[in-house]
Amino acid sequence: MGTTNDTTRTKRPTIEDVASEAGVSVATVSRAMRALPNVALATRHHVVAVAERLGYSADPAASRLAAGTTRTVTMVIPNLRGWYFSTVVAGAETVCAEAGYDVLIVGVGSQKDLSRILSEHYHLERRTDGLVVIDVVVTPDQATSITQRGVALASIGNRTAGHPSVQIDNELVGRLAADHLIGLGHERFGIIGAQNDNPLSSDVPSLRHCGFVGALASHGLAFDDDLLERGNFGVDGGQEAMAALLNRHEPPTAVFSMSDEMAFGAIMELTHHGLVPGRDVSIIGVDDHEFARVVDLTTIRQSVASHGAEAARLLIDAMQQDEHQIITFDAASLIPEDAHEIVAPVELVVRGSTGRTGQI
Amino acid sequence: MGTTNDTTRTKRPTIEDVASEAGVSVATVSRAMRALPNVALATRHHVVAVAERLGYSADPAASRLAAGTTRTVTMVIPNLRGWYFSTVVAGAETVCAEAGYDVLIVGVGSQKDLSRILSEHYHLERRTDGLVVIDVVVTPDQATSITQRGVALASIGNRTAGHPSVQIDNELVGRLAADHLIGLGHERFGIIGAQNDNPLSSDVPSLRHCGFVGALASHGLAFDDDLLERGNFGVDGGQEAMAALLNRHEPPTAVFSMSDEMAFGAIMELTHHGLVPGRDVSIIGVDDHEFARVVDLTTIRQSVASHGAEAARLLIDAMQQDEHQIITFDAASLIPEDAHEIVAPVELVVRGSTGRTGQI
DNA sequence: CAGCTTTGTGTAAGCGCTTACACTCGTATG
DNA sequence: CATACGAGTGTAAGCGCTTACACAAAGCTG
Repeated sequence: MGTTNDTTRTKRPTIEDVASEAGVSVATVSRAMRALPNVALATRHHVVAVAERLGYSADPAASRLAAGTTRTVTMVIPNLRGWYFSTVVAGAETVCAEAGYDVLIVGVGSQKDLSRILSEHYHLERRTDGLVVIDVVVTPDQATSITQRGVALASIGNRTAGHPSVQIDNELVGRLAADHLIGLGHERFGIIGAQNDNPLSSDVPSLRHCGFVGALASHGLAFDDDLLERGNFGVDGGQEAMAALLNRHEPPTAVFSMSDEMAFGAIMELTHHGLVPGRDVSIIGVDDHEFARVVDLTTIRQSVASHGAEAARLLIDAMQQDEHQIITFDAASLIPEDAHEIVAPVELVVRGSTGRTGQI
Repeated sequence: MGTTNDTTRTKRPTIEDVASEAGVSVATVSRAMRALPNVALATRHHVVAVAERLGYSADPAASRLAAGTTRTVTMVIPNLRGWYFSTVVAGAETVCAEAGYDVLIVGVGSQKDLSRILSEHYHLERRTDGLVVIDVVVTPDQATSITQRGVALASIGNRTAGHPSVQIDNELVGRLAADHLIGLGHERFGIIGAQNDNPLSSDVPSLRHCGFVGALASHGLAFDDDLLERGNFGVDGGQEAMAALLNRHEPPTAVFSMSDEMAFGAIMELTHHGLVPGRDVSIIGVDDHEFARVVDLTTIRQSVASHGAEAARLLIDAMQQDEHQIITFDAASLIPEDAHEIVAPVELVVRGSTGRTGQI
């Protein structure tokens, strides 16, 4: 393999070529190229220059084999096509690339996929240094197994005990939504939530639900459980849910949709019924999707891309800490045992889809 | 590295462990695990069973180093956050994963990034077997350099001579849009196009432009160059462009937006002016973005996810052909020199954003 | 100035695979 | 029945790095 090809391929230079060309040993080249200490500055410059001239760069496979480290992070993604996921990945990719890590993506279609990926040897061992899981619940067992394989872990959208994570306060999300709608005078509320039967996803929906209902309660308002509709997290789900809500003999005047994408569907459905969002029915979403502006949707903003970036940052820190931990072993006591768990801010963004009640 | 960690890590089994446990040589294990010929069926079953029991799987770094092949494809993506790109990647990822390839992603922010990635050793050599570039123009020089490094190449959205590609007929897109609008009786047209000064992107916009104008011409209609507005491919760009068009003293009655996302912006702008899409001004987009339905946008559909899948398929085929080419060398004559270039279908999807002229 | 660090460099032993080549058997061949 | 052959297996030489260890030279100490 790698010997014959239509176009002639010149043999790529190895570390030995650089060493002999530079008049030093391979060890020195190796150290110089990685900017390790214990190389005279002059030597380093010289070696790097020679490497540059020869067009040398270390073979990653060889480095990985020898060093036992892959400089690769893997992103585990339920659904790359969704806005949320691709935005998170984009945020993380930038950080990883800057830090010199390769970014591998693996899609998980089902719960089965997920446990396969997290438990099977194939995807983890010797293939990646760290895992970023997005909106996926990692069981303690799985987390342990991951750690035992020497792989770091960071989660987005959920907490995994003992590992860094970035998430938002989902109860707060619910409260903010409720407070806003209450402030506008509404009294009869609907909720468009996500199907909770998907064990891939966490209890995010129920937290938001709790926050929402709790805020109502603290204003002396009750939530009619009959006005909770569940669907998939996308446009379709929202549309169907809203259709169902409108079918009630006493429909809500304000609706909390747990994602902007569902809210878009809901708005579509309202429009089909000749209803105007923000006048006839108020609707509020979550995310501040890039199209929320387009349809003038009031929403609870979360800064998804930076979630990705922060998680990547935490993961990389953890991995590099691992490295040091081995060298300066007794410094381990200095390293806090509790992982960094970031709770990212959320923010109400008021647009036209919510308004005072009884405007008609 | 990789020796000490808070949680005890059991030494992972190597091929030698499997070999001695199974009572065969490492060579046999290696062959058996990869289902190579020249291994007795019974032996293979036995070895695989032992490997399974021991929890063995080959260290990718070692395999890569020894075999010189990475089983990795790299996706080069201008902007992961865009719907188009993430959808393409999702389509490709599925196919790659099924074929047992790892999927690496690298984002390119600028033209400079791109040429760095395509020319520097770092990203290519020994790191990946194949490259899928999305909506990026690869110069012949770059293509040659990629090939010489032994890396396969497939492009989406553009042709790269001598390499497999998946694209659509962009002139046809323009024609379909024009024909539809002409059929509705329009005579004064606007175009919302993409900034062409971005050399990352191809001449897709100009092709669509040509197709559109050409179709007008063949109906005896002229395009007023003053009604061409350019912006970025996103919502903002579309909004600004539409604003500009509405400012003309004789605005168009029908607008061809080169992407749905721009069309969304355009619709937003129309709405702000109290104009109703499809009644006051007709607008047609390109893509059939998942939200086109939501805003009832007429569009030219392309099946983005399958573009990704097909490109991945072609790339993998090419890489596997390369492998064989080395073994059965004289069969090379059988292999067609011309690469597979797929022109994927497009389709007009009529919704409410386009309508007969003069409905007011 | 003897002895001890420190600093910079080299030597060589792996890392865990793949694969060319050698070898040992049955079995088909003349 | 000697011979050739193919199928199945083993031996061992790499693949191109990293890094423990050894060592030489130079800079301190008292």
